[in-house]
Amino acid sequence: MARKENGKLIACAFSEETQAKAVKGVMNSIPKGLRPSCQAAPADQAKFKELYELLMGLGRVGMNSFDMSHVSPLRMKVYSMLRRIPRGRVTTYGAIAKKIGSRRFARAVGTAVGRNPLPLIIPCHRVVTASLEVVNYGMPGRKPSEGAVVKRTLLKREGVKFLEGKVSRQSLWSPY
DNA sequence: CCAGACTTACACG
DNA sequence: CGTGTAAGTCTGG
Repeated sequence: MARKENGKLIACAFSEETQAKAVKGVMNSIPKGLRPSCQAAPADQAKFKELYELLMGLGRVGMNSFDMSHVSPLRMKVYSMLRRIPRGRVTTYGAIAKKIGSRRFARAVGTAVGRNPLPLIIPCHRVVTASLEVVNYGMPGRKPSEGAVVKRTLLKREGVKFLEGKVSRQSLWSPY
């Protein structure tokens, strides 16, 4: 976890390595001079507990203690959409794209999802391809297949049903 | 300005 | 079904 001087969290990740990358990405997106002094805060028990519960497929965390003022408009829309996906359901990159403008944004949505600064809190794992397959989960330093395993595990813990390696249609959720 | 990205759709064998 | 590829958008460098 990394937070600004105002105490709000701007990024978190599964490992030190991926966190460094996430923080760097966030910082770079903020104009020089406006960049907050931010520091790693691994010892925050309360936040740790929240994250742990999310990892176990439980709980839900409000956005109050997070700062996303640096996020671009389109990505903000994407992230808002992600937060509306109910636990135990998933949606597709294309569906989100369509909802926030055009199916053509699909790829941009993929990028946005992949650069999610707050994994778990913003449930980017609840997005799959149009063919309902769990292909990728950004875990730098790991093989894509390993990330995908984690993603599937998370989804199963949340109650998403799988059929032949694909998400079953009953677990699909459509943005409205 | 250009390359890359957690896509999609469609063609072909 | 697997492979290949063009299309097309946002972002970061």
